[in-house]
Amino acid sequence: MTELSSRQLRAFLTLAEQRNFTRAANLSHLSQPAFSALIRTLEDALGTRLFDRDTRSVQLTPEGKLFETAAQRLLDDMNGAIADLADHVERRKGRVRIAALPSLAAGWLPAVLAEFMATWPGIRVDLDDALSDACIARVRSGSADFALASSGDGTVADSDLLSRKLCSDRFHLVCRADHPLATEPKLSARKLAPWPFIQMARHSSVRQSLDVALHPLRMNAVFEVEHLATVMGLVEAGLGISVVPALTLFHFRRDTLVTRPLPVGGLTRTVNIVQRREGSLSVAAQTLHDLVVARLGNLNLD
Amino acid sequence: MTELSSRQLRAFLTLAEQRNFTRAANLSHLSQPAFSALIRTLEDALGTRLFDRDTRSVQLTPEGKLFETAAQRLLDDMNGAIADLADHVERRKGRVRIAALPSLAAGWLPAVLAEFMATWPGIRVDLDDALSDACIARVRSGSADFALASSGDGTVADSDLLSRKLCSDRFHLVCRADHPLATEPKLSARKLAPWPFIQMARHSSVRQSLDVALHPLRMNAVFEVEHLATVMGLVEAGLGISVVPALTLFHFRRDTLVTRPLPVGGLTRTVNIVQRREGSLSVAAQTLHDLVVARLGNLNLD
DNA sequence: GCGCTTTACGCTGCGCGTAAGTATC
DNA sequence: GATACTTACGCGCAGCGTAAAGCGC
Repeated sequence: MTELSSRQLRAFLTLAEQRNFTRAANLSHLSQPAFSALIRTLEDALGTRLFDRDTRSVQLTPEGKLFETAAQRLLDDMNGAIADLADHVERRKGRVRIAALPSLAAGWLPAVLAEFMATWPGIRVDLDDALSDACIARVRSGSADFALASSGDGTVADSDLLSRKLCSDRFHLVCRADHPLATEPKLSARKLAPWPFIQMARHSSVRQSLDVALHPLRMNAVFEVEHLATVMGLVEAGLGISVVPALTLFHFRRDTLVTRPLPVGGLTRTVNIVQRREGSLSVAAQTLHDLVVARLGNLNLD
Repeated sequence: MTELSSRQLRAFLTLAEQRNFTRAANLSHLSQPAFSALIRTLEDALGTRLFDRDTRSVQLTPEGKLFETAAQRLLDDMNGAIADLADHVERRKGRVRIAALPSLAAGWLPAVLAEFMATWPGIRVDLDDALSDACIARVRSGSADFALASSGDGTVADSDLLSRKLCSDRFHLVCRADHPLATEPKLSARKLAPWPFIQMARHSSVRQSLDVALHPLRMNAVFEVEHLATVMGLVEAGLGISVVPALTLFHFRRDTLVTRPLPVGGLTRTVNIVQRREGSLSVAAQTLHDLVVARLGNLNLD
């Protein structure tokens, strides 16, 4: 198996261009004999003379001409590959695929993504807003670099996934400003139970984490809807109250509505950042990961 | 400027495939620490980790995956270039462009070319049958590797061309079998002069070398034609005699005709093999060149 | 404790520069 | 004899193998 180095290729091309050992040696920062030996080594490796040299002139043999084309292309490709890799390492190029709960994707993430994309304009970011289980499935299958989800740590603890707590997301009551609970001095989950309640659909992560947080308390559900915007409409119409995580409160910022934090005891959901246990993140993904942690980590929302 | 060697690429790809330093090291015929150092050197050169390794598992980083594709292609291209060069050196591939006088192209060369092409079936041979000056021009311009021509050595002696005598080509009388000269005991140029003579066209190399050989004698020309086949027809019809080099006698091998060598004194033309003084021949061209010299060199024809 | 990678460390030899040799014009 | 490539030769350091040390599991 023939050995070949980029030094040899560069030396060869330099000599092919200069047609003079001394000049080519200087350009290569080598003594002339050392350069001569380098060329000889290459010729020996390839099994043929590449240059005709007498004391007056140096020029490519026909075989040398043949190799010149190939060598030029090889070196260009090599430099291209190196530059491409460097672009990724220096974050001029790249791609990050992130999966996040819809509430995060709509609420907190956009600002972080905007900052990231402004800093690293060459990096493409794919955002997949999916429910918690789907997010985790994406990470597991490799179609997302990491995910922001609210599954309990236990869910993925023993598996191939690594899940770390990013922040707590406190639950808030949302009701009309004229609702008795809007002015109730000491809120508690139990006090909410009698009132007509607008639930999220059973498969939504907000609902699932709420069920866990309230257990064993049951709400007096009068509606069960898919979208938080619908919850907002129903609450505003006076048809009921609801309880949602702080991350989703932007849906409810209206004069007609009141949002009030519920007591801390258990009434929080945890937002986890999930990645594969084996296999590090790409430079781009790690950078976004770190930015997400820096901006959202250890944040006890409202 | 980043250095890269084929060893490094091969080591990288072996490790990417084996995902185990020890196995990859054995496959590379290196000790495991030496192999480890080789990978580390590559990673340092590229400025990034290519493998995630803990003691249990070794696998490509995202950047490593990126480089894997490029490395595979680089190595394939490199091996391709080396193999292509070897094919030329081993004469499995190649091209020879040869220019030769029509008389040589029709007479002696075909057998040599047939031998050459049978021995080296992968080598393409281009034959250009042209007059002497055109042959030499082809060589000078680089559109032929070498030429077989009859120009005097002086013509190209001081130039960029190298002309060496290949063989002598003795002139022969051609006449009808019933012609008085067919049985003339002691032939000489002078004895031919009175008889009606079929000339070749003034620009043909046969004519030019004949003029030189006979000088200052003038023949009694009754026709001046382009092609030797025409000369043959005219002679056979009894319209005259002619004098042609031995190389062309195959045109006149007929029962109705007689061919007789003329005395050696001056009545020969020299066939030269001409190549550029600078720049060696390709392996393929040199091989054909040597075969031509071996088969036709030092041959005093008839 | 076992398996695998990394670190430590002497040693060989490749490849460098200097200097002398050789060939061509 | 001037110029430019090649050979000769001593030397330093890159890179090898052996042996010991980390490090997960």
